[in-house]
Amino acid sequence: MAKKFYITTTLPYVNAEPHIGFALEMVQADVLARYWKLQGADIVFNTGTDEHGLKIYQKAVEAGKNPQKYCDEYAAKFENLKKALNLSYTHFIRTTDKHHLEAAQEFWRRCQKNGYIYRKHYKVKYCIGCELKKTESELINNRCPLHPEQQLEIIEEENYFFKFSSFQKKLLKLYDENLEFVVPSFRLKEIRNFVAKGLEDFSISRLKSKMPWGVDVPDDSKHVMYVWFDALVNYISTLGWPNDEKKFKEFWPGIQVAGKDNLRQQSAMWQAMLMAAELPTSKQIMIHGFITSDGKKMSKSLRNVVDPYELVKKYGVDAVRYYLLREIPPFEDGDYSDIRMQEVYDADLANELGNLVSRITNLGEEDGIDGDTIGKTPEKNTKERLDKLIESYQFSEALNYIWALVKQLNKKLDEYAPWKKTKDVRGNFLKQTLNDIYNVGSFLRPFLPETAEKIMNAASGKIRKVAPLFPRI
RNA sequence: GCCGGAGUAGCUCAUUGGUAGAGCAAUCGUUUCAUAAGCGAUAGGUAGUGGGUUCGAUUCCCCCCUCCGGCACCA
Repeated sequence: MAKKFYITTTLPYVNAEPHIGFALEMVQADVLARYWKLQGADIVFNTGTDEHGLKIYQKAVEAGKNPQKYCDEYAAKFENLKKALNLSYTHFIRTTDKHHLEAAQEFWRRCQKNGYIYRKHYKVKYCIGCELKKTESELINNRCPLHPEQQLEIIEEENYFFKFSSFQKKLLKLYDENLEFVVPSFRLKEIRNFVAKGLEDFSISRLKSKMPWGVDVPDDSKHVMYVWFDALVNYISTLGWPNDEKKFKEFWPGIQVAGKDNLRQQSAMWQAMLMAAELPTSKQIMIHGFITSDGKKMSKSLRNVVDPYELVKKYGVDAVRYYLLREIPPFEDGDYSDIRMQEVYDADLANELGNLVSRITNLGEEDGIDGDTIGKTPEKNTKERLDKLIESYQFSEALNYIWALVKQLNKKLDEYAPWKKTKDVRGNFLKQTLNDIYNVGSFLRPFLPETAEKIMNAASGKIRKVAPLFPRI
């Protein structure tokens, strides 16, 4: 039976357009999914949209739309990324999907049955000016920063709570027994410190009378689930849990890719929830950083938000994937700038790689070489090295390594100078080089699928000079 | 305040004790198979500041400065 491999991104909240940061997460996950698929594994690659909660409800109301309709529109925008970024995901779940709603409710019931959900009256701070509850982190000097002249009102509300505090020891054990549970290691340290400081139970429901846009709490028509609780369940509901026991067992646990802002939810809260429901914890959480724009945080007011669709339109899908994978470090913040994009496009893609393929296929065509007579076997050590880098999420390093091969080939061409030699002498050299190019293509498959395909085709069959892989922009 | 991380060539980063390296950008040279691409060479850093350990520190220790992240119900 083929190996099973499950990977999922987080689900973006649909209160804004897709931005380049989410594109990064998708592309990183896509490399892994494509890689494992090429290794012969059965893949589930999940993504989707998180659609409940107050903010979405408010936005929909503001726009005068039915929340579901509002979500439908946004979900479509995220689904379009599949084509734009050439993503290979197999599942796109929306937290408003019927089977997800049912799964979230079943998940709740199990936690409840096991004694990890309880009702509690608690006090919340309420700003009359905003007509909203305020969290501690939103307050300045215990006042609402928008209405500092007003006293905050304390109101009592009854909510359901999740016994997060019960899982401190188990979580610490999970981290300590699997030092790669969260990568990179400094993120594991971060979450470990957080958990070690002590955990407070968190509320997992909202009064429907105040915020109706959520999953109904089982057997209590007055409450809906708080959006986190329902959203996290998507990682298993997408696999058909709880109905499709077989598929769930085959694919779960899986790898989760998430941004650094999601560390706590993914690596602590969700894991505790799984424990509460007596389900296996995740296999591994990979945490990536953020992308800045020209060195600054992206924001609407600075008007420096990078739109992945526009980038793809201008540079092409593989150029954008290349930038995200090579120029943005996999685990830390990285920067996007048009200047750098142009540099990378010209130097790495057009000049070094694209031009290399042009020169060699041109020579191959001159000599009428049959690409199917070349070896096409990758060098074993190179392949193993690359596999290792990909499996440890070091995408930038992996591309570095592939580009070292590209540079080597350009150099070899110059040194041998086949254009100065006659056809009968240079045949073997050209075949060897075509073989090397073919392998560069095959190495690139998880990263730049379209380009990889073009290169492999170019080095197969009767060799023809190819059109520029990355034309001048 | 507490906990973590970082400060090395214009830019992005390597170098965990032995006279500082790479890629990109810059300058010069050279080739012509190729997308005016390729290849070669040059220049460019007293490694945040100040101490200490050591024969010797970017690398270990201490102080300080600057920046970033985390310190729960924002998804």
